[in-house]
Amino acid sequence: MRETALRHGDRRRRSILRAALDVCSAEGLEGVSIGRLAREVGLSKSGLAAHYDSKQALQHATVDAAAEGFEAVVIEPTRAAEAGLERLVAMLSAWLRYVDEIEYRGGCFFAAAGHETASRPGPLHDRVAAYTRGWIVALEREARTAQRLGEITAAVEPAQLAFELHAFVQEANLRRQLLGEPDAFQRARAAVAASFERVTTARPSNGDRK
Amino acid sequence: MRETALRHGDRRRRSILRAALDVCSAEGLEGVSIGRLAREVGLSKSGLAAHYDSKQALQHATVDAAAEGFEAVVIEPTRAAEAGLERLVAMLSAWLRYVDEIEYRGGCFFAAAGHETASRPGPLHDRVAAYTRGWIVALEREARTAQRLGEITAAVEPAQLAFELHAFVQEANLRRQLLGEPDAFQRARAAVAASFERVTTARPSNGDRK
DNA sequence: TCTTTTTTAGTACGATCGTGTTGTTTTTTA
DNA sequence: TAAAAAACAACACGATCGTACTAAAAAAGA
Repeated sequence: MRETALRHGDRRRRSILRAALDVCSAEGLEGVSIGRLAREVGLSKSGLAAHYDSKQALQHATVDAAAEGFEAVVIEPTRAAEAGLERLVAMLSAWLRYVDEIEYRGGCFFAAAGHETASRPGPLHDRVAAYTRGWIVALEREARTAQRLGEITAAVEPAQLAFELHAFVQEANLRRQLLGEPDAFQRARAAVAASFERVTTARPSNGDRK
Repeated sequence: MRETALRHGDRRRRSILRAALDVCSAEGLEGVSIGRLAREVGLSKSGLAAHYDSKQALQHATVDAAAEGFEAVVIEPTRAAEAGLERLVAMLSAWLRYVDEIEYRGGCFFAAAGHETASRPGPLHDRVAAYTRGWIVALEREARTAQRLGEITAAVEPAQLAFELHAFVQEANLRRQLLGEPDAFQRARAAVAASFERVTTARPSNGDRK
């Protein structure tokens, strides 16, 4: 296995996952059927199936691919921001922009996959839940750091703040996808901004930090 | 058609819809297959299918049944409350209790159905969206009334308040169902209470109203 | 009770599902 | 360029899907 120069199969698998992500976000993880995807990428059913051990393996790969995209576009860039409030703000900003503009046609992948696997126990559920929890924990951790740095009021509970922030983004996604509200993300941004407004300490300790 | 004394078929249809609601909230509207439901209620496939013109008709009936349940348990009782803030608080309270305790095994029906049909245009999507929007509009309307009565600060936008309140309940449902967090609804209740705390006018104008 | 209507089972159809097996074509390696 | 390996198509399989048709069983009305 070379680490460079992706060969034929690698490029093929990449295109399969790209199609799978798109279809999946719109029609759910169960909607990603072998024949459906084969038609999408221009392959025969058996030709596509040969790339994965089973359908579940394909679904797992799809979830992982979604997580990689999220990691690359949302998580990684925000590492540049200063730990604490600044990074937390950056995380919300990047996340909102990602779901708002960049994500797949079915909206937030993990929102769709999360609700679908919510009451369906199994390894797929566990994987989706783990990624979701991971992001929530990251939000909580950053809020806690901000609190330790004195950027956030001691009164607020980090987990509670993360709950509310996460809720706003999820709600925006639902409104946009289900109800077609064009200003859904504007509302979410307003709600997030108001939350930050409330929990940040009054003293502008960041003013001189540049 | 009698209005009283439900006959054989009526009772049967009722039991079908009860099973459909349960299965649907857990496995989605598409998971409600004819054969699946037939097995659930102890009928043959064709025997069950005879009760509905098509699968779509059954799905529509299922959505309507869910809406009727919501109407009966959440909406109707809160009509007793005084219009305005009191009723808005009652609506949130009843809603949270309903989704928390009473609803089907897959959690909030409309959350599941909403995400499933979100990016799948069609009459089913329209129906689910209409009910969801109806509930949101009801929240907004009540917030507006409360504002007109001076119970809520003039600064807040009713639609924005409804956005945030709706988000909290949805988030609680997701956390409970996907992540298995036992205190999810406790968090939602705290978030809702904090919202009310902020937007209500300082003067205790309701204190003497008893 | 007899007749009519409603409800249900049985069965068949074409379509699609996931998954194998077999053999051919294409790419990569030597 | 020849050999080895990977990628792919064609096909068959049992299962399940929604739907339609036919006939028997059950309920309702007279």
